[in-house]
Amino acid sequence: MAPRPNLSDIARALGVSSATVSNALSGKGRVSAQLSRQIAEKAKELGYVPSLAGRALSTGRSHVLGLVLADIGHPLFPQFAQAIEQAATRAGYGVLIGDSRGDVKTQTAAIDQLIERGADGIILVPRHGTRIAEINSPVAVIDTPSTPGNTVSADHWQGGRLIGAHLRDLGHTRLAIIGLHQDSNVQADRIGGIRTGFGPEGSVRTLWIDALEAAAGPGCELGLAELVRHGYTAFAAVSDIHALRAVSELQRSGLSVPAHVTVTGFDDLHWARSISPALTTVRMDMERIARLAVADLLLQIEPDRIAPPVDEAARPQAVPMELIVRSSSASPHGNLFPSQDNNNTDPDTLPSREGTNNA
Amino acid sequence: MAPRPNLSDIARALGVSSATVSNALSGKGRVSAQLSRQIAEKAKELGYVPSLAGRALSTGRSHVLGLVLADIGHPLFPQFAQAIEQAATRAGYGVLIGDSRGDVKTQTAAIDQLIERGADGIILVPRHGTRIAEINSPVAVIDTPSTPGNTVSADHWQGGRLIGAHLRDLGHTRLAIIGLHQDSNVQADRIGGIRTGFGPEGSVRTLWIDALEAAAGPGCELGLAELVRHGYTAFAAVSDIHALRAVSELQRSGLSVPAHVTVTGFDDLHWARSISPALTTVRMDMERIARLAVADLLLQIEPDRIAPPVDEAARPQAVPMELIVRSSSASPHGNLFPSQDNNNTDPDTLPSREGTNNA
DNA sequence: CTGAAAGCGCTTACAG
DNA sequence: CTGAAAGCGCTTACAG
Repeated sequence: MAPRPNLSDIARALGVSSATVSNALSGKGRVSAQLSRQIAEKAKELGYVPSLAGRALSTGRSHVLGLVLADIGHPLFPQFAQAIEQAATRAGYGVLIGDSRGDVKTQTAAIDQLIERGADGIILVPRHGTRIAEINSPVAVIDTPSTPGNTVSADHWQGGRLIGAHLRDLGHTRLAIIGLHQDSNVQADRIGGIRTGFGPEGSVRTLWIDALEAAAGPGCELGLAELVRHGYTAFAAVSDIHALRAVSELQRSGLSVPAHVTVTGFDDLHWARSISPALTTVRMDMERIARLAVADLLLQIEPDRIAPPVDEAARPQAVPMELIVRSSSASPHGNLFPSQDNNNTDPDTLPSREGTNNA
Repeated sequence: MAPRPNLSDIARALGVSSATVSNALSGKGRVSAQLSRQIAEKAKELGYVPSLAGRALSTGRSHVLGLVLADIGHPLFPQFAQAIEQAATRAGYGVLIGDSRGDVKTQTAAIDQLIERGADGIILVPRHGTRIAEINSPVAVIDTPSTPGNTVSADHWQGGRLIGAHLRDLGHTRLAIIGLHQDSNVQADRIGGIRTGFGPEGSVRTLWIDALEAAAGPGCELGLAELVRHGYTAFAAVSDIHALRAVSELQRSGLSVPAHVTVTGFDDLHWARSISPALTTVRMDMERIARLAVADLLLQIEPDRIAPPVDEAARPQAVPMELIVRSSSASPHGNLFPSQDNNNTDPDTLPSREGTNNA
C-alpha cells in the first residue's frame, strides 16, 4: 500500500466499491455529491495518481499522441515540439516523439512504430516532397494549405505575399528569391506568394541552393554580388538560415545591408533579431497551429468529446503569418535605417512597420 | 479478430495456451524450438503486434523514457532529441517529451507529470542554475561533469581548453570571452577551460551578455570594437549564437574577421559552417552522450538486463569534445585565410587544422 | 445512487 | 516442455 495507491486502496479505505471510486473520480455524475467529495479527499490524502496503463488497457486509449517531424533537424523543431507538447498537455495527452531520420521512406515506419507504442493519433510534419502515406489511424498533417491532406498550417503563400509586397512598397524592382529545394511544397508556396506580392511589374528570379551546391559543392558561393551588378537590389530567402548566408556573402563582397541591398528571411528564428542587421522576416503562429492540429486529432480520436478545446468557428486550415520588419530591409539606394539603429529590435519604432495582414 | 490480433488469437489458432505463446515470443527459452518457430510464424502471419498497455500493466514497466529539456528553446534541442530518440529506440524504449517552459520551478512538475504518464525513467537536461530535485525514480542528468549528480555529458571544460589553446597557438595574447549567464555550470566550465587552455601568459576578460542587456536592453551593443581598440584580438563565445552576434557587431564596426580579429564559438550549430567567415567551434558527440545516458537509465530500471547496450569499460562521465577549425580564427595581424577561402568548409584543406584532442 | 462481475492483453509463478 | 490460474489497475455495462 505504501508504493502507489490504487483505486482499490481508496475503495477499501472508504468501504465502497472501486467501481464507485472510478465513477466518482471520472466525474461522470453517477455518484452522490457527498460520496464524491469524500472519495476525492481520500484520493488526495493517499496521493492517488491513476495508472495510465490500467486505464489504457481497459479503454483502449493511451492518451498519448505521436509527433513525427520528418526533418527533425529543422530549425523550427524546438518551437513545434514545445507548442505541440503544450497543446497536448492541455488536452490531457502526452507526446511521444518519432524520427524518420531525415529519410522519406522511413517516415511511415516511424509512424507505425508510434502507433505500435500505443499512440492514439499522429501529428505529422512531413519533409519536402513527401506524399502522405495512407495511415489507418488518426493523423493531423502540418504542411502547407496547398498540400492535399494538409490539416492545418501557416499560410505560407500569404506570408510570401507580405514579403513581396513589403519589398515592392520599399521601391525594389529587381528581386532574387533564394530557395533550397524545388520539391518543397512549403517553399513553393512561399515563393509563389512572394512573386504575387511583389507584383508583375518587377523582375524576379529564383536561385536554388541545392542545385548550386550540387554543382559547386556545399557552402559554395551563391553568386549574389553578380546579381547585384545586374541590378538586383533585394534578396528574399525562404528561410532565415539562407538569409543569414546571403547577408554573409554580400557583406563579404563589400556590399552593405541594407544600404546597398535588402535581404529578408522567413520564420523568425531565434537569432534573427540579434544579428546585424536584424532580419526582416515573417513568423507563424505556432501555438495556434499546434492547438488546431491537436484539436483536429482529438475530434478524430474521441468524436463525442464534450467541449472541443478550440472554437469550431475558428478552425481555419491556413493560419495567417505575420510580417516582422527589421533593419535588413530598406528602400533601394536610400537607407532608411542609419547604422545606429541596426540593433533596434522594437518593431514599433521602425518607420515602415506593417501590421499583420490577415488576408 | 480482424482489428488487432492478440496472444489468445495466436494461441487459439495453434491450439496452445497463451502462456506458451507469451513465453515463446519473449524468447525465454522455455518452449521447444519447433513450437517457438510455429508460434513466431503464426504471429507474423496474423500481423501480431503486442499491446504495450497490456504488457505495461502486468510488468509495471512502460518501456517509455521521459525527456525533459528545461530549456526546450536551446538550439541544440533537435540534436538532443534526435540522439536520445535513436538511443532509446535501439533499446526498445519510446521517448515522451516534457517541457518546463523555461521555468526552473516547473521542472520538477514536468518530471512528475512524465512519471505519472508512466515513464520508467527520466533523461534530464537541466537549465542553468538548476539544482536537481530529488526524484524518486530513475534519472540520468546531462549537464556538465562538474555538476553534482551529473550522469554523463560533454567535457565542456576540455572543449574550452581546445579553444583556449587554439587561440594561444595562433599567437593571440588578449582574449575576451563572451558568456550569457553567470549561473550556468556549462558556461562556467567552458570558460574555465578556455582560460586554462589560453594559459596564464595572456590577458583575459569575460563579458556577460545578460548583464549588459539588463543595463542596455535586449540586442544592445556588446562594445566589442572598444575592446579591439584596447588590444583584444580574439573573442571566444560560449555558444555559436553569441559568436554570430559578435561577428555581426564587429563587421558592422568595420572590422574584418579574421583579418583584424578572431571569433570562435561553441556547439557547431547547423549553420556555423555556412556563414562567412565559417565559425571555428567545438562539437560534442551527442550520439555517444545519448547512448550513455540511456544505458545508465536502463541499468537503473532493469539492473539484470542481460546485454548492456554500451560497453561498461567505455562509460565515461565526460565525453570529449572536438575542435573544428574554420576560417573565423586566424593569427592576429596576419590573415592566414585570404578572403577567397572564406567559404571553404572542408577543414582538411585549412592550414591550421588541428586534430581532435582527447585530453 | 451503489456494487458485483467481467474484461482489456499481457506476464508470471506454480503445477504437471 | 506446456498449461491453468491469478493478477496488474482500470472501466463499463448490468443489476439492484
